[in-house]
Amino acid sequence: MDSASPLPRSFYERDTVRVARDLLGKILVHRGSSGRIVETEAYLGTGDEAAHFARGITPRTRVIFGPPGHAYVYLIYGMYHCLNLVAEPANVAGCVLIRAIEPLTGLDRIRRRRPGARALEHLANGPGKLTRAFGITGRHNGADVTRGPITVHASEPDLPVRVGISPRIGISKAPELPLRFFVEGNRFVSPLKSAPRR
DNA sequence: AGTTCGATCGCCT
DNA sequence: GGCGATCGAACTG
Repeated sequence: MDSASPLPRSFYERDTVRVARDLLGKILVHRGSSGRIVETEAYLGTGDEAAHFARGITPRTRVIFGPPGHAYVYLIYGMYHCLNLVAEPANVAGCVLIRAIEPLTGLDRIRRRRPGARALEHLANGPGKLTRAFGITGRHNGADVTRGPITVHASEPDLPVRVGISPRIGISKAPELPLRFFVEGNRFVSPLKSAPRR
């Protein structure tokens, strides 16, 4: 699978959890910047009360029921956008929230979109931060990430990653399920709510 | 038509 | 650790 072309739709047309795990280490590209996905969360079509689409199809969740490999972008707290990638075949719900990215190229542009943020680790280590860092907004809802302008690519070489698993972050309306996946030991992963004690 | 509240972040103490 | 920002989707009546 060559890194020049985006991941094919078949990559996304699979079980949501597998897509979430396999997205770790992949490269997201948009507007002259790129970065490595280091943290994701899976939102499932069945038995997942925390998912936006738990109550079925609405104007907002329409894209999640559509074909895989598209972006689901929503506004949260009136000020941040969150980027998800739609998984599963058409008419089956399931999506993956991109929670953190390790910036790789186009750092000057990323820094310009993130005024105030200093350390490299803080530019895209959260779902709201990374959309801002990469210039992703509600206009991109429904965009086909196998075509662009947002694309996702295999890394070259495609290094194996140690996958960490934890409950999802910030879930209040359902028991937290172990559906958060991250690159073990990577310093660009989002900060935990309560800092780990030693 | 009015209300509630969230898959967040950064600034304040 | 606490809280305010800021808005639209979804739910209530």
